[in-house]
Amino acid sequence: MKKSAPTIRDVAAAATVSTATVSKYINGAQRFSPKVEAAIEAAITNLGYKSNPLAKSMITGRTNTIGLSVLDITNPHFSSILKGANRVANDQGYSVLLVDTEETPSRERRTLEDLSLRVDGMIVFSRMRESEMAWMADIDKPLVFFGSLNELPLPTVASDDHGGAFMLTRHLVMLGHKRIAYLGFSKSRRDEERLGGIREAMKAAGLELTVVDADAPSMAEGERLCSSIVLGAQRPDALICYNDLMALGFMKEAANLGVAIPRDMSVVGFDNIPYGKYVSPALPTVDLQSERMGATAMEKLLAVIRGDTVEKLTKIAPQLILRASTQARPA
Amino acid sequence: MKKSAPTIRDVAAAATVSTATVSKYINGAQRFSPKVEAAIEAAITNLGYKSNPLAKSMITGRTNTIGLSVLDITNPHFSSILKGANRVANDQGYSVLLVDTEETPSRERRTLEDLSLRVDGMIVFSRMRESEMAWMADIDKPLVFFGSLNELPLPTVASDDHGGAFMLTRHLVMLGHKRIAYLGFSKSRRDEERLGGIREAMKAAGLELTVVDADAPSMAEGERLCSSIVLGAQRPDALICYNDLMALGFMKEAANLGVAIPRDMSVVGFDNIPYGKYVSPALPTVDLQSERMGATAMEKLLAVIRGDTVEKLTKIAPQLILRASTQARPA
DNA sequence: CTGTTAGCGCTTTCAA
DNA sequence: TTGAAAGCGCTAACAG
Repeated sequence: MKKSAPTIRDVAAAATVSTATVSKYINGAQRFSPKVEAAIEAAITNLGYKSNPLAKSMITGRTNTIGLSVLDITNPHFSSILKGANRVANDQGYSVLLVDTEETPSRERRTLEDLSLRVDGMIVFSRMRESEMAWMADIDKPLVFFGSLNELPLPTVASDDHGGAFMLTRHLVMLGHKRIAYLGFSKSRRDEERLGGIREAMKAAGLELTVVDADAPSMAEGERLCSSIVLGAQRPDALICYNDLMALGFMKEAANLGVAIPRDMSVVGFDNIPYGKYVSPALPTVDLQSERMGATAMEKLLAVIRGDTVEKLTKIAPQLILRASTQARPA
Repeated sequence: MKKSAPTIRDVAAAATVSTATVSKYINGAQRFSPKVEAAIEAAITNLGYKSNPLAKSMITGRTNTIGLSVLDITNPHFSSILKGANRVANDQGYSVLLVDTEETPSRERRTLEDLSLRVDGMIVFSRMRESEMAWMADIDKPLVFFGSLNELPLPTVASDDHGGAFMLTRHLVMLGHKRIAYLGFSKSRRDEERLGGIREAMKAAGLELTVVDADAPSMAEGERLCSSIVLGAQRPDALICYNDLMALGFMKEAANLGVAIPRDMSVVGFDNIPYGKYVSPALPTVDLQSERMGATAMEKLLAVIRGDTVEKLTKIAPQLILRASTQARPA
């Protein structure tokens, strides 16, 4: 029979010291005489002792784990956020416990409340409206939220969606586009920010905006809505998509329908997912700096955990990426 | 000042029962008289009591957490695996603790050994050679490995890479291709399986294979190696890429270089990532069923944890996806 | 420098 | 059907 894992008591006995001494030594909280340290070290290796993190966590209340909640981990925007957050976490000795909420938004609250008991802090990306999120501020753990908040006193990391949308639209206007349409996704909290930026630029140019609303922020959805947009009575000469995924789906179907991009129509998106650069024509986009956002959010959260004071809102400037899917129109 | 979270003792006191009773009631381990149950229920809601999962874990030794280690979470193949694994885990009351090893393969052992102390089991995708993995079998937690193993007595979930590669190559041969090349990635343990399948089909057709080796399984790498392949002395008439990412990068650069796909050359890949369907021409591929693999691995692991006996190797049949990036050659 | 002594919040015999 | 009591493995005062 295999004996159960050695405990700190076994080590203490083998080294003929107290458990307190072993504990302090292991945690580097204190130095001891060379003789004692050597004895402890020997006992540890002989026994193959490993400190039980659960017992430690119960006492210290710290788990060295951070919860990260995203909407859909297969969306490259979120994979990148996770990548960035995970890297920073690992560098500082933390692990990431992932939550993918997309499929069950109804259980989001329960899921996050439960999660909060198992982690030292959490980073949340949610589709909930701010008015329904009050409970988040009551969670007894540090929390960083992705996106802007008006009321809730939570630290946030947000991209400037309004600004990004404005410059993207302005660029299209300057290229001479007149009939610009927005393929949006109103279920998202960022949709209205982008719409605001677009409208502002359109208004400044004295143009009317056509808006189409999608049911999902996916390639399949962009593909599905394509025909109604390009084969409608007044085809737009430029389309701004809520994100790159929708734009990619749209472009594929447009090609099937015989609509050439950018000759017949310009198409642009948001996020700067890696694949936008590898389709033909390459997709212009607003780089929201996904990975950086993830890293920044994690840095901010760890700072809060450390007890540092942090600014409430960290805004990350987006960058316009110009590529071949846009083309100037005759004035 | 905010009082600290209520414990089971507070509940017991409020309901004037013992902590043992509360514990059993909460865990549904036993029924009690209606009066007692009502009192406990009331105390719990009044106090807003939440069971501390850490304390529970320390005693029971179960954390309801599964560790999942992948090579690069931004690779859609792994995102999908995670998606599938996470769904199954959540359905059965487990959470997923993610490890992304790509950047520090050197610390993989330490990372996983540490991880093993915090989870009930783990699922591992690794680039290590089997001969260097003996320690994995010694980890004192259930573990499911992705890929085939010869020696180690670990349960595994694997795709039939050899078979997939064989049928893919056979298809190209039947289309009349003569000069077939493989853009491989020898650092991967699956590379040789794929190479084996390709060689077998080539041999059966009496053809010679050209092999080029990449440094990374990425779009950028496919892009980088493109010119040396298409502008070399003997341009292949078909290219099999280690994965879809490399194929996508290659196709983009081929277009830049004036090489038309599939007219001048057919290109195929592995994985069936979603983006392959949305480039032009669409990328034929071997669908390795990433999401299904993740789900299957998690099911298998949870079965092991439950104590069920499971078969050592679960093989998942790949499916050939034909699309526009291949074209028949004149015989 | 080192050890003693209390627990952390919970589960789990075992007894009533 | 209920409770008393003994810890799980570790840390954290406090003493010496």
